[in-house]
Amino acid sequence: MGKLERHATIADVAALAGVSVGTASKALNGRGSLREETRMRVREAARQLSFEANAGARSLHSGRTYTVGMITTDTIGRFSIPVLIGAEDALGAGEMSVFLCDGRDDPIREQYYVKTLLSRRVDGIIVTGRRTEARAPIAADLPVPVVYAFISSTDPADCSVVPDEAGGARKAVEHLLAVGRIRIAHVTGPEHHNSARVRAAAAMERLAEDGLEPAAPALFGAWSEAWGRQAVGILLAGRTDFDAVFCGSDQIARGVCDALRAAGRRVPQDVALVGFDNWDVMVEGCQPPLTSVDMNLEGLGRSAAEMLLAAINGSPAPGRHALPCHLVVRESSAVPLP
Amino acid sequence: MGKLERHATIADVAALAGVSVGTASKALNGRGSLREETRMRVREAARQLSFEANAGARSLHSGRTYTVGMITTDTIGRFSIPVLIGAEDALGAGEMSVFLCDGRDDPIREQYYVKTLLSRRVDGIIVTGRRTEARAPIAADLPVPVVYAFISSTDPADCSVVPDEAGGARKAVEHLLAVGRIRIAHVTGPEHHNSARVRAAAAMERLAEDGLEPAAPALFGAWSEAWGRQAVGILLAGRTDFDAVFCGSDQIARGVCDALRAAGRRVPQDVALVGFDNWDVMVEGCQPPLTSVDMNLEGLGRSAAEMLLAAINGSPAPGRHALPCHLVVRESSAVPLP
DNA sequence: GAAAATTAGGAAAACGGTTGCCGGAAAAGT
DNA sequence: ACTTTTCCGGCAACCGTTTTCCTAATTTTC
Repeated sequence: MGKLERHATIADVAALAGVSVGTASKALNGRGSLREETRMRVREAARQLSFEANAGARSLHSGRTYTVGMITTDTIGRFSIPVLIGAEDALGAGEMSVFLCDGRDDPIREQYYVKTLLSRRVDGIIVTGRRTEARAPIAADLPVPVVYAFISSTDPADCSVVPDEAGGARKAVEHLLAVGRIRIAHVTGPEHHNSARVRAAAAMERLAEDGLEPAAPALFGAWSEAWGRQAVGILLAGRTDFDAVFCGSDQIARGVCDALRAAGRRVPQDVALVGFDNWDVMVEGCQPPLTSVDMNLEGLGRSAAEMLLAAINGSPAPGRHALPCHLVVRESSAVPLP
Repeated sequence: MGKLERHATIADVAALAGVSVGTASKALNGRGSLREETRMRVREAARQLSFEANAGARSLHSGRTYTVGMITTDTIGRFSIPVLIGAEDALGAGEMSVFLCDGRDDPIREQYYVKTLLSRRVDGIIVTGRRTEARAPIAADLPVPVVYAFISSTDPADCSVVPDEAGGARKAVEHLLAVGRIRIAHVTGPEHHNSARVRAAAAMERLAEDGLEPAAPALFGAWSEAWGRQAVGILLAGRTDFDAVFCGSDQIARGVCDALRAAGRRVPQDVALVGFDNWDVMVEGCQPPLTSVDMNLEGLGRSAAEMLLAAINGSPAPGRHALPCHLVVRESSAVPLP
């Protein structure tokens, strides 16, 4: 595979086509008034030299780079990926490119990236992370718009796009109630984790609205299968009477499912199960396939990107925007045949 | 949160410091000969205006953008992420930024991205994907170096960095032999998938070197837990005598594990199990935790980035570079206590 | 105290493109 | 035949930085 020595410049194209630089530019951009023949000649020359206008030089004039920066505050994780994909999707359609920066939980690194992005004159910045907590703004008084996706900013004037986790938890509980379960337990992640608290609170609230109590106090633990298995041990040991478990994550749900089966309880006949995240490998690997709440992370990324584009074009949408979650029903909560 | 109207230019800085733009540039870059007092004055002005030099304008001069493009051919997936992280890591240390482009298996989209990257004058391009197959080069005669990571190019003159999957498979088999297993079965993904074939062939070859036959012909199926479970059904139905299963992926291994337990076979006492990928959620969620082959994808990304940097600096390393895999031993293959 | 050697900082030319303005030639009108 | 209009396409300024001269002011040297 050969390697071209250098990039062709518009001057090369102009020379080959026998016109001035200005004329070549007009020909390629459809500006000015040129004979069709001239336009073609220039275009042909450009093709021949595989000329691509230097975006940097071009943006010098236009002030726009058609580039946005994306900073993941925690590391690129399972949650930031779909957000990233959604954003990439929405931006790609608008011919914008994405600069990816992994902050790795390090504020210094993060500030460094903000500087880098600014020096590259990105048109805007999307901030995301691996948890839904509110965080301090990445910087004050930036000359470009910023949108927070999945995570949110503590400054209410900033634009944040987040999943409506409470709504998702309510939907999960409603579904369990709809299939006739009334002794519902809740097993979730660490209590210091915002998502765990929000989901648990919403679930309890929804139960209360129907005058119900949970089958047991919410069990806070870790976001892991192992914890799900342990939690079942706790429930069984406490001789809790329960006919459904709503779990704070699919991993926990899966652990719960395995432990229940090992203990001789059938899912969904004896115990209906609902997870959270709708993570494909977990919901499909589970036996039976797991009903789960989907946060629509790609949609989140897409919305965030769209809001960023709007802000870039002068129509910012400040505030916290919660996008609905939806429930994906599978066998783990299907009503057993009578 | 206020919003600065526009970016400060070096002219603004120069004016505020009462010097010419040339002088300001020198002061900020430590060039030329200036009085220390002047330097400080300029630096202070820059700080005050939070000036960040326009990278586009700067690269106009230097010819370097300190930016590389990363094209994922298949979609950003479970395998491209670690590669991406590794690359980001190696490049970030060299103060380079990464342009991320998701080709989504669409050649048109891919070509469009190549053009975009070239117009942005990236210093180099990393191509990656979600499978290890060799693919046609993204383009001929590019003016910048290209490195393929995880996937490889069909052109042997291109630089590709790939995991030594065959070596990994051999290590898996060697380990099983070392813990005294001799009736080893292999369950893996679809036969049309390069990784499945390579791993299977290497495993068989390693067995043959010890004069052994596999417990059953390699079972090709899907990369899923469901297939793993089915495969156990096949093995048991065929009354195959086996004391170990080497699986082509962790998901398959997990399905195998669950099905074995359901059938009353103990892991590892009756059947030792080894997976492939060393995917945290799978190996840890498995009961017992799964021994697995790690392809060191982050290391792969890092190496690819390093080779790209070397190529950018004039020392290309053409050819296919296979990086070793290593085995992570856990309980699923531990020797049972006597 | 004059010549030479430094030193500090300014002016201007790149870098690669875009665009407003203007002039020359051809076409149209009188 | 001469003016007016229209159509093409060139010229040059500008975008923000860097860098190469170059000059003026200072310091050193004899």
